Amino acid sequence: MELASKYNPADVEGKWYQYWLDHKLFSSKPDGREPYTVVIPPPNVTGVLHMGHMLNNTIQDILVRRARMEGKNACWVPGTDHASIATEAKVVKKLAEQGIKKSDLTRDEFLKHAWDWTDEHGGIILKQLRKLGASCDWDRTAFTMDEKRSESVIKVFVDLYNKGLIYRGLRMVNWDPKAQTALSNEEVIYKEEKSKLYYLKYYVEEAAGSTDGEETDAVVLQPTDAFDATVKHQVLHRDAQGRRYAVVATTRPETIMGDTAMCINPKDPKNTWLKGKKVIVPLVNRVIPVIEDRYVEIEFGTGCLKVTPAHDTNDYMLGKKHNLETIDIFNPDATISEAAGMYIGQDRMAVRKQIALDLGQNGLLEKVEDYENKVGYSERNADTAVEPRLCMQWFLRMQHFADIALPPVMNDELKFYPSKYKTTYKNWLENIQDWCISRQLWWGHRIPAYFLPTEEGADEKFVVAETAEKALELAHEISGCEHLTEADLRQDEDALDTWFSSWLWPISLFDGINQPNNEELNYYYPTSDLVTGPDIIFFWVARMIMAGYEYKGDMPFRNVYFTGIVRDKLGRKMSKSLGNSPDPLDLIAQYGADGVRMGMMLSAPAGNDILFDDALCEQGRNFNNKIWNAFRLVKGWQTADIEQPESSKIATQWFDAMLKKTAAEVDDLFSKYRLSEALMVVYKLFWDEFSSWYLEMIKPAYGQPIDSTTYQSTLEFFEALLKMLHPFMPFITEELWQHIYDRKEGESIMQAELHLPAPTTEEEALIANIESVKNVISGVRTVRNQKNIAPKEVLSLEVVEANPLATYDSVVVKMANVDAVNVTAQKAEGTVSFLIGTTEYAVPLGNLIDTEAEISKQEAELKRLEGFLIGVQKKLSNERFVANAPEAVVEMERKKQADAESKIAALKESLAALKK
RNA sequence: GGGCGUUUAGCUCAGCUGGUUCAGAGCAUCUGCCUUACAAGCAGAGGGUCGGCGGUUCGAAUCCGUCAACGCCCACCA
Repeated sequence: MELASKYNPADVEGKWYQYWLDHKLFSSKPDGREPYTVVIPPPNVTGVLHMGHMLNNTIQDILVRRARMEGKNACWVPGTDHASIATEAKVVKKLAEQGIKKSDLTRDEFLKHAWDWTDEHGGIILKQLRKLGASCDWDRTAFTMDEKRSESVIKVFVDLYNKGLIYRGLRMVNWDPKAQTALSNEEVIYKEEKSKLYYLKYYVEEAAGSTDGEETDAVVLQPTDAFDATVKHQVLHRDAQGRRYAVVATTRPETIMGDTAMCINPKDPKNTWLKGKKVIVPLVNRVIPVIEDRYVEIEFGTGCLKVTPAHDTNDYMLGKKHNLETIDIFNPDATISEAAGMYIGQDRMAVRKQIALDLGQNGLLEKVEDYENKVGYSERNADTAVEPRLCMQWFLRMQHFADIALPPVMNDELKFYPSKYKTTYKNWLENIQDWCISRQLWWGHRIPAYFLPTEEGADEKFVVAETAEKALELAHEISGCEHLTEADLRQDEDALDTWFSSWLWPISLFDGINQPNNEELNYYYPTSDLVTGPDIIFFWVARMIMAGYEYKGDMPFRNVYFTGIVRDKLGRKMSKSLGNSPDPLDLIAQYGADGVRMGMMLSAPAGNDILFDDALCEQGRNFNNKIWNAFRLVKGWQTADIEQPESSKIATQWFDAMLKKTAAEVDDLFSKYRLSEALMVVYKLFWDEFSSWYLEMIKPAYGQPIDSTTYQSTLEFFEALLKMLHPFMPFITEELWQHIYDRKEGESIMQAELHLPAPTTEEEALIANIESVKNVISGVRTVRNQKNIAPKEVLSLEVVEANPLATYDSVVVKMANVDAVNVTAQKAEGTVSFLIGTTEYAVPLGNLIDTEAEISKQEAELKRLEGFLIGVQKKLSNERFVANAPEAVVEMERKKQADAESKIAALKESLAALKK
C-alpha cells in the first residue's frame, strides 16, 4: 500500500462516516450492558452550526465514543428545538420580504408557512454535525414539535394545571414589542445604558387662595438651586408666580400620561409638606394624589416618585397596594395608545424626545442630567427594549419545583462540573419566581385551554384538557349546558414558551411522558452526562432537573459539564456582527474534522472560556500528519527472523510501561472531565514518547529489516495508541486501525475495547530509569549542538567511577550515536562533561574542546550548586525545622545536601583538571 | 448593591488537602540541521520576585487578611 507523505482528511472522513452509518455503529438498543446516555442540547431547528455547537458536540462525542469503547451501551440522542420566538421571527421576516404581513394571515396559514420554512431549513444543522464526526443514534432524531414531544407537552400542561401548579392571571410581564409577546424573566437581558434623568415639575393643586402653615419653616428653593438629597428639612419649590411644585426625577418622561399618583417616603423630611396634597401631572394636567410608601428611596433624585402602574413593575405593586387607577398608554407595539390622550400612535422613543422638548417649552422641566441605568432587552431581539406590560398570561408556580430540584445538586447526587455553578443554581432556586409560560406566538405548542362562551361582562370560564373532545366534556360538566358544541369553545390563542418543551427532553426523548416507565426510559434514564453552556443553566438545566423529579422521580442526568463560551483569540465573544466567528465547516475543510476537534479541545479547559485561534487547528492538523507519518514508517518496515536487539527489548518493555501509566492518567483526567488535559497527555505520549523516543530506539538501520518480535510489539502499541486517540480524533484513527491489520467488514475501532492494567512497581522503576537514560542521551546531543558535531559522527562516552544505568547502555549507544559507554576512574583530558543526577558523564573531544568555555560553564554550575547547598544547610541547621518537619522531609533535605556536596566535589575536581 | 470567579513564562493554561532540586506543559521565540516517516519536521536553548502588601508557619505559588485589575451571575432604586 502506498501512503502519501501528507495525511488528507478529505479522502477518509466521508468514507468512514458512511461506513459507521451503514453498519449502524451509532445505534443503541437496551441490552444487558451498562447504559451510557447523552441527550443533545437541541439546537434551533433552522439554525446553522457555529463554534459553540462545535465545542459542545465535540465534547459530547468524545465522552460518548470513550464510553462506547469502555464497553458501555452508548446512546447519544440527537434532535432539534422549535425555538418558538426565534423561528417565528425568522418566518415573519421572510414573509415581510414577500410583502406578506403576519396579521393578514390566519393562524393555520401562518403555520403552513412556518412548517415549510422548517422543512426547508430544518435538520441542516444535524447534517453538519455529521461532518464533525458526531456519533449520534440518528434513528432516534427527535424534534420538540414532533408528535410524541407535542403530546408530552400538552399532557404535562394539563397535569400541572390539574395539580394546581399552573394558573392564569393578569400580571406585569416583560413585553417584547417587536415580537409582540410576553417573555419570562430569564429572557430579559439587562444592559447598562447611557440615558438621561429628567426632572419634571408637578404643581401642587391649590385650593383657591389657600396657604397653610406647614411650610413656614421650609427652605424655599429657587429653580436654579442645586438639589441635595441629604437635606434633613423640608424643601419646597415655588415658581416666579409663587406657585408650589414638587420635582420628580424620571428616566421615562413619556410615561407621564400613565401617571396615577406621586409617591413619597413618609419618613422623608424634605417632602413632608406634600403629604395629603394632590399634584398635577405636567402637560397632561391630570390631578393625582400624593401617596406615601416606604418603598421610595429618600436619597434618590428628589425623593418624589411618579407612579405609573401600567408600565413599571414596582409601580404596579404600588398601584395595587394603594388602589390606584391603571392607565395603559401603550399599544402592543409600544406606540402610544388612545388612552394616553396625546402623542397617539407615535413610538415611545420618539415621544421621549418630543415630550422633553414640550415640557421644556412649557417650563415644566427643571433640568436634565446624564444618567446610567439598566435597560432590559429581549434575548431574541437584541435591539428591542422590553416594556413592562400588564396582561393576562399563564404561569407555573415554581416553589414546588425549586424544593425538589435544589437538594440533589447541593448534596452532589447530581454533580456540576465545575462545581462553582452550584452556587449560581442555589441562588436562583432560592429566589425563584413564577414562570411565565405563555407566549403570544403561533409557532409552538398551543395552550390546551378552551374558553366557554360567556355573556358580556361576566368572568371568563375555561377548561383545560388534552383534546377538544375532552374539553367539551369538561365544559358540559362545569356549565351544565349540554347543548355546547366544540365550535362554541374557543381555544386559547397563546403558545407555550419553548423551554416548556425542552425541560422534558431527557424524558420525552424516550417517550416517558406518554408511556411512563417504558422499557427504554427505565434503561436509559437517568442519562449520564449533560454537556451545555452555563448561559442556559436556568432556562434549561434547572428546569430539566425539576421535570425529571416531577415526572420520573429521579435526576435527568448524573453529571453536568458546563463548557466555556467560545471567544476569539482577543477574548471577544464570537458574533455575527463582529464577523469574528469562523464557519466550522470551512475550518473542517481546511484542517480536517480531527484537526478542528483537536484545536477546540486543546484550548478548552473545563469551565473556562476558550480563546479560539486557527493556529490550534493547525496544531491539530500537524498532529494528524505526525500520526500518519509514524504509521508510514512502521508499515514500511520489512520483518525478518532475526534476533531482537537488546536496545529494542528494553524499548518495548519501557513503552509498554508508558502506555499503562498514561492510560491510568487519562482515566483519572476523564473522571474529572479534564478533557483537554487528557488529550494533551495522549498527544505527548504519541509525539514525544512514541515517535521521538520509542520509534528511534527500535528503528532498524536504513534498508535493514526489523526483527519480528519488536515489530509485533510495535503494531500492538500503535493500535493501543489509536484507541486512546480515537475519542478525540475518530477519523484518522479509524483509517489507520483498518490498515494496521486486516479487518472484517463491519469491524470498527469504535467498538474496540482498550483496557490496560496499571503499571507495576518494576515498570514504574523502568520508566524512571529510562528518563535518566534520555537525559544522558540529551546530554550528548547538547554537546554535539554546542560543538557543532554532526549526529552522524560517532563519539565516545565516559562515565566517571560507576555506571548506574549500565543495563541500558545499548540504548544510549544507539540513540546518542556513541561507540560505547566506558566507565573510567578518572576523566580523560579534553572532555566535555555533564551531570545526570550525581553521575558525571564525559565526552572526549580531543582538540575540539574549548577549555576556556568549559571552565566558565562549570564555574557557573559550581556557583549555582554552592548557593543551593547553602540554602539546604541553612534549613537543616534550623532546629525548629528539624524538630517540626516530618522525618521524610528532613531526610530529603539531607539527601539534597549529600547530593549537592558530591556534585560540588566532582565539579571542583573537573575544574582543577581543566585548569592544569 | 449582593454573590462567584480569575490574576503563574510572550500567549493559553496545569500546579488537588502547605514540604520530592517545584516553579511546570503546549504553543510561540532563538540556534543548528532538507539526518534515508514526517520542514505540517528533527536536535538543542533561552524565558517567570507565581498581581501588590501584610499575616500564620520550621517552611507559602499553595492557607488567612487586605488592596488592585479583569470577568461572570443575580437584584424592583425611578
